[in-house]
Amino acid sequence: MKDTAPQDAERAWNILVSLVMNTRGDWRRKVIEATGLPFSRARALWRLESEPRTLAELAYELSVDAPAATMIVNDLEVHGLVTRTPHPESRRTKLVALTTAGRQVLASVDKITDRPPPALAQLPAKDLAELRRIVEAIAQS
Amino acid sequence: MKDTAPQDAERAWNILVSLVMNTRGDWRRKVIEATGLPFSRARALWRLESEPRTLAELAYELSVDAPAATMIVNDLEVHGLVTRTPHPESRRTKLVALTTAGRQVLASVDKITDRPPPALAQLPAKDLAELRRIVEAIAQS
DNA sequence: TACAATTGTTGTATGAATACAACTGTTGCG
DNA sequence: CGCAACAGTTGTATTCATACAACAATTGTA
Repeated sequence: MKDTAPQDAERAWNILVSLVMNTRGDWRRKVIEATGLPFSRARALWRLESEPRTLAELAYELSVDAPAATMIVNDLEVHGLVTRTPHPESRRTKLVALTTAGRQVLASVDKITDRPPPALAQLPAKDLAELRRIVEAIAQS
Repeated sequence: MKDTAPQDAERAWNILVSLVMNTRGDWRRKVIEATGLPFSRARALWRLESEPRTLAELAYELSVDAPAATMIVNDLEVHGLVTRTPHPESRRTKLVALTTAGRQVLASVDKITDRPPPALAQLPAKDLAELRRIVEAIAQS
């Protein structure tokens, strides 16, 4: 049996990206409103959800350069949403970690709801249930 | 049987939006590079794919105000990607339509590929095939 | 020790996205 | 007709996102 999984993954992903990027409309606005932060800051906060990171790691994951990462973390620190703690093994690196307030902000983002595009909402109920199951599996891993 | 389809649709959509918005990384950059346009212009071009629209319709769909829509269409027109044609029924409205060059630009966007996030790529092959089938159905409608 | 590579910071510059006020021309309606 | 509402345009202002140059501090190594 041929392994078509990689092609399926890429094709599905491409469609999803263009679908979301072209209809996202208000979601971004809602995130900005719910967090009181510029979107780039909210996005950075998100990356810290699973575990603390160094500034270099954060910059890489956000596809921004080092100075931008510094400014983003500065803002988040001023708002009390993250802390800079010394790295246990190297004095020139710092670990950025979420505070409790930061986690609360992230929780508020999770509650944002956005109207799905008609093309999605009009799928057969069976497909919708299946889609939900699959994307929830993605989100959990 | 209860109708859980709307909940499934909204839940799946919310997950997809945050997944894409948090990992989109280079996709936006690639679109800008492939089109030679700012992203907002590329997005507007996209909306015209199915059929021409008035400036007011375009503004509404892009969630921007009227002046912004005017500037966007100006740029696209200068690049020869769209035309402003008089509306058949009203002299104060104009229809914005894709040119052949505009369609070519859109075609180049379709060819952009983006690495799917690991959590998606690592789904069972069966789920990936199913996911692909469902999102392709969304894209076609 | 001396030097190069890294980690992060400061400062600056630029283009993009977004919003608002004010205006022209058009349309529909009393 | 006279007037309000609509479609689009022009001009301006502000914030956000992003990039680059230059620098200090730290680390590893020849």
